Amino acid sequence: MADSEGTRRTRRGSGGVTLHDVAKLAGVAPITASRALNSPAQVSAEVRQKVGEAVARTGYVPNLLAGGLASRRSRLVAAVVPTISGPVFLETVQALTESLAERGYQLMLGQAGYTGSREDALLEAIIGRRPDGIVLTGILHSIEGRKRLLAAGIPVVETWDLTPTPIDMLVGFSHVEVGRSVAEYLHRKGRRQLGAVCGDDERAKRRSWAFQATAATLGLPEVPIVAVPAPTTLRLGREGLATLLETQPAVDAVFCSSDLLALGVMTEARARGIRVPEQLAVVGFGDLDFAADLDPALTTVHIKAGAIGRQAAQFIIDRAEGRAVPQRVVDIGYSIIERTSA
Amino acid sequence: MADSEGTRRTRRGSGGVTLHDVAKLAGVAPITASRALNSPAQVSAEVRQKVGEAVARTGYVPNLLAGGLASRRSRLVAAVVPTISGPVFLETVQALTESLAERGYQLMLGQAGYTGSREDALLEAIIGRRPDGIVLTGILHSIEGRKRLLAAGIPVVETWDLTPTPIDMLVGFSHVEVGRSVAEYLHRKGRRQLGAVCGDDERAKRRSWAFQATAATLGLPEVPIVAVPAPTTLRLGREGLATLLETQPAVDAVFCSSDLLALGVMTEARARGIRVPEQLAVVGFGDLDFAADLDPALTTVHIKAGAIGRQAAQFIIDRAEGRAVPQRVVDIGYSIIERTSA
DNA sequence: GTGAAAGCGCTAACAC
DNA sequence: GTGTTAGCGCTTTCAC
Repeated sequence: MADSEGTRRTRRGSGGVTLHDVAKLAGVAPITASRALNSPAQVSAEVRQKVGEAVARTGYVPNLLAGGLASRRSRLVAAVVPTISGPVFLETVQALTESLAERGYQLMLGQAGYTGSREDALLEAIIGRRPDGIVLTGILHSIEGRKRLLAAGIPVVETWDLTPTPIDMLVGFSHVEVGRSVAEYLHRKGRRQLGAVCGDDERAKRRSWAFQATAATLGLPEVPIVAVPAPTTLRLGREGLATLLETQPAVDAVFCSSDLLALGVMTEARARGIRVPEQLAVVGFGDLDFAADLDPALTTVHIKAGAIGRQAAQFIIDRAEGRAVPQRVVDIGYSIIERTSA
Repeated sequence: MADSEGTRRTRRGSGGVTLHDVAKLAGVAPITASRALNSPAQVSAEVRQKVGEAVARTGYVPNLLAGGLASRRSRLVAAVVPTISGPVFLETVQALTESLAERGYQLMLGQAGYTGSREDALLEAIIGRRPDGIVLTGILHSIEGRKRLLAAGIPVVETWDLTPTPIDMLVGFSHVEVGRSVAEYLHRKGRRQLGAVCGDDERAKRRSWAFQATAATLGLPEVPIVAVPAPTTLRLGREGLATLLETQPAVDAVFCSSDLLALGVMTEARARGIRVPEQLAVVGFGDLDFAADLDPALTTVHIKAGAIGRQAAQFIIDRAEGRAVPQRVVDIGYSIIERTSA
């Protein structure tokens, strides 16, 4: 035991207030003060009172690093997104952050990039913090990475997809079904020459392929798909339509892999004097907040992005607090929001 | 010292690989293994080699919680934004995350809300992690909060503004100058009846007031300002223009507090048959990536949002690594990007 | 260049 | 209900 004075070598503390100080002021043992703060039901009302006062007087803020080390519960949750500027995942990240904060957890944000280049370094940084869970939005590229997460014993929630082989927990929807539904929708509306503008993203591609395949099944002509790099932008939408029209001038409906692309397609169409929806139907994906208020209003695929984030938070908190997670896969579904653009 | 077998009561470790295991495998003391990993220059090549092999063989990932506790350097940086879905700060957060990750720091994200309601709880959660720095984007509302940060001794970078009384470090620009410049710009272009649509956000309001005041100085008629709630959306822009036209039907130029509002104003104008820019000039703020590709292309105020994030990261890393920060305030400036909408 | 000891601030495990 | 003790996994301090 280190005595507080006269010792030769002792590491100087932060100088900050510690639980020790609070306990001393309250006249109890440190562990009792700890209990008063973390599980108040376990201590007497008198102790609660005295500790509360001591905290207020000292301005004590618990050191969660120390607490996490001792309890092996960091109350940190990591989220990995391709890039935060893709507006699609924003709502999910927002809901996740809020849901976690409400329960005393904090979000750590990591950007993996669309290419998977930085992924290993990112995983290492994340695992090093011993988070109570990891939320993956967008794909984790390497098999190696998946193994490491599993090996580290960290609960993992994959989102925005429905893979047949989830690492652990999953909340998403079927991209194949989305593509199919949109093709069927446009077919029902009498469109015959379909096309797609699609970001270079694995899930977006799956939607487009299903869209293409379904069109074939319905007896429609071959569907050209214009690929554009991710992340998608309005400009890429404009360029995408231009390219599409070169390939297939008779196109009368375009499925875009994001609302931003769709806005670009509509912008380009207007610039060329092509009327939407009369001559060209446009369908987006994401139902971003501007979609409803465009002119014409954008028909698009709505995903409950916030619900994905909340469910992911729930999964991780349940696991962290030792509750059984009965159902490890949640299909959140999707819906086509019919507006004027298609 | 706890022996590994036969002890009565000993807390079970995580079961994970620790530095201790690596050191044993490499045949050195733990501290030597630590040095091999963290300051390789201090150990012999032979030790580096052996430790490296041991790490590879065991799949060791350092526990940064433990490291942070011992070294009082968490390598965590907290960022506080009003809400992540406001696209304005996104690029800053993205650049910040990247710059930090490159240097081995991780970002913790907190959402304060535009109202300041959750702010205290958020600060407590942040301080509890003992981050190496805090980046504030958007205002920190309470004086109380500022004091707590200072008291905790955590380096603070305020961004997106140039306050006369920074808490600590600052990287931003003058909102007053932006408002003035835009008014002067529109005046030069021959616009005479100016108006503004402005989100309910302190900085946005300062821009609008300066815009209004400058117009008065230039001898222009009273400038109506339509206030809309934050965060701003396309819809609010449409509604904003509608309201503005009721107030002042002769308006020939609108300054919007965000590009999204500007897009809404342009959309509403088109829906009403008002030609942009002939009858109505529209100026946005933010220069989001879609601005250049709208039709007409949006004239807007460009802010080097990424540079703000990078500078903030630099500030904090310098401070964390004990380097002097010669200049604690950086004015990143702004520029009006002239396109067709005004 | 390497190591032994101590301890960062907290909580789990075990008494009483 | 409260206290004692022993660590969580790492790095600092000091010594060689």
